[in-house]
Amino acid sequence: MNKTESTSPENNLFKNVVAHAKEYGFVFPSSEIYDGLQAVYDYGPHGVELKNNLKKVWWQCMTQLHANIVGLDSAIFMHPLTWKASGHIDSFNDPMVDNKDSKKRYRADVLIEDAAAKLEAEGNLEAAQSLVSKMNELLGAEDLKSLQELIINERITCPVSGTANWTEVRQFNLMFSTQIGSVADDSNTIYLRPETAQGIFVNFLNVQKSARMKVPFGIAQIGKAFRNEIVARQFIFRMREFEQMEMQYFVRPGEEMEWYAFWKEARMNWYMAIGFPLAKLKFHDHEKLAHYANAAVDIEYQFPFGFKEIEGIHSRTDFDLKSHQEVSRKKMQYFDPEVNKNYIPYVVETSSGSDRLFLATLCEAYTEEKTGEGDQQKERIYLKLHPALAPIKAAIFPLTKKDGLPEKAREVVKLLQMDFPVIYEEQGSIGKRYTRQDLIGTPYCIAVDHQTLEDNTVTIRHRDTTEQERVAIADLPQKIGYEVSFKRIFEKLIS
RNA sequence: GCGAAAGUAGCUCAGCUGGUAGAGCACAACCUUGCCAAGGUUGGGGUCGCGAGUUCGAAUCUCGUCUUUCGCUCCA
Repeated sequence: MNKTESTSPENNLFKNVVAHAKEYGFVFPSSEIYDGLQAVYDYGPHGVELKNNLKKVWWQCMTQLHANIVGLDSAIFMHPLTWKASGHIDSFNDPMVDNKDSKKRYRADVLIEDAAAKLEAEGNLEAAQSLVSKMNELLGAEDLKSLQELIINERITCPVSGTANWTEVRQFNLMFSTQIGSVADDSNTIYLRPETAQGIFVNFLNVQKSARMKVPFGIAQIGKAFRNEIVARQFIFRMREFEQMEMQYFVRPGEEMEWYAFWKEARMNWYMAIGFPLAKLKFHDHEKLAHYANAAVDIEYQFPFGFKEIEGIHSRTDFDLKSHQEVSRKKMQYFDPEVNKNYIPYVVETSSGSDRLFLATLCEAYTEEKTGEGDQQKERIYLKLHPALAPIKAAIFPLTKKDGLPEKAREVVKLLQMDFPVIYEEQGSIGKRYTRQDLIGTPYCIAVDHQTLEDNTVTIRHRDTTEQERVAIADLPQKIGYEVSFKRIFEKLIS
């Protein structure tokens, strides 16, 4: 993004979405009365409904539509050795250094490695190796001061400014830590999990044995994770406290690429089933793979601020289970009766962020439409949410406050509220009430008028078209119930 | 963390060179009306992000701070 884009229509659209989210009770800044807390947000009355619906449809598609995927809800606190085994303690600690002239920030180790690569290219193999080994020694000893001296003594310069005017090297730990128990020494330091996946890996055998699962099988989990991001931006896109929806699929070694391809396609289809157009989605292959992966791809959604990741699909090999086996010294093997062999399964992971999915859903649903012509032209704003995702499924209005219409309308409320969330509203003109529902994405508005008293029919007004149809009250639960259920999404996935 | 901009009612904003706050919309009550943001009457709501300084007096000037937005950086 560049400066001209800060005032672009896409950017204004995003601003409008953010403002809309706050005004209509979807997302509030955390502890706002104290000026908020950077990159932390709360979900309001409509936000929590939408988010719960998204989580529920993910959960049901994973666990209900796949007989071999079961759920788990593991704790946020985990034994500290978990993070040693997962590699987070080593790779989540980045030594950073700033160049004072160019104001650029670099990872100190990357900077030194680049310098070593340059020496090597110049044929100075010995110097390169010596530099890297010195660096590793200092990193291992966590001697940041000497690391800075090394950078300065080796005359490593900033690629942008060309100077060696460096700040001191600082450690950024991306994991939040806290103490368990009363003594604040190191042995009691525990971390808030930076990903939910490890809760699944450490429970691999518990789940496999108790639920009698056979490879291939999956474990699904929705839960909070925490990362102390240096810079967290773009509303709820990058938060320090966020929620993941993860599924770890355990497969036979050697079959991981087939399953990787399977889940790539399955996950993309899921996004389309819940209402995202194909044109706004794309795969983005990772060129640089993480320490645990042998293949990785992101599913990206075209946010108003560009294509950004909403889900990662990774072939994690046996890295995690093997590592836990080594650190815990507990066998992480599975006996496969079909091939009559013991092995550590390979893992294919689908990892998506509820908050990012929420934001993408809101961006996709937010619609500004011009209606009418000339002087009569008006702007209509509504949320084009999939009916199954909408916070409120139907609003029931008496046309007037008199003639027994409110009483009749409340009967309709009673009939429907057992099946799905509805609201009753008699305040303001009918047009205004329609508009209020448009703004929060309610798909159906049911009006009780004088004809209702005669023949027990009402009008259903459809959000996207604003068209009305007259139906019998008795038919409402079935007619609307199907539309607002997950069935339509399931049918798309299964067909 | 660095650089830039912004912060006045729930929202959008006005408030000119300092003289202790306004509008529209929204909200609540009542009246009138009754199918796409209707009209009328009345009402609630702001120590002008926070703190300090200058001044007889600060929303307005100065500094600090917090938050947000944009750019850089980071993002397994």
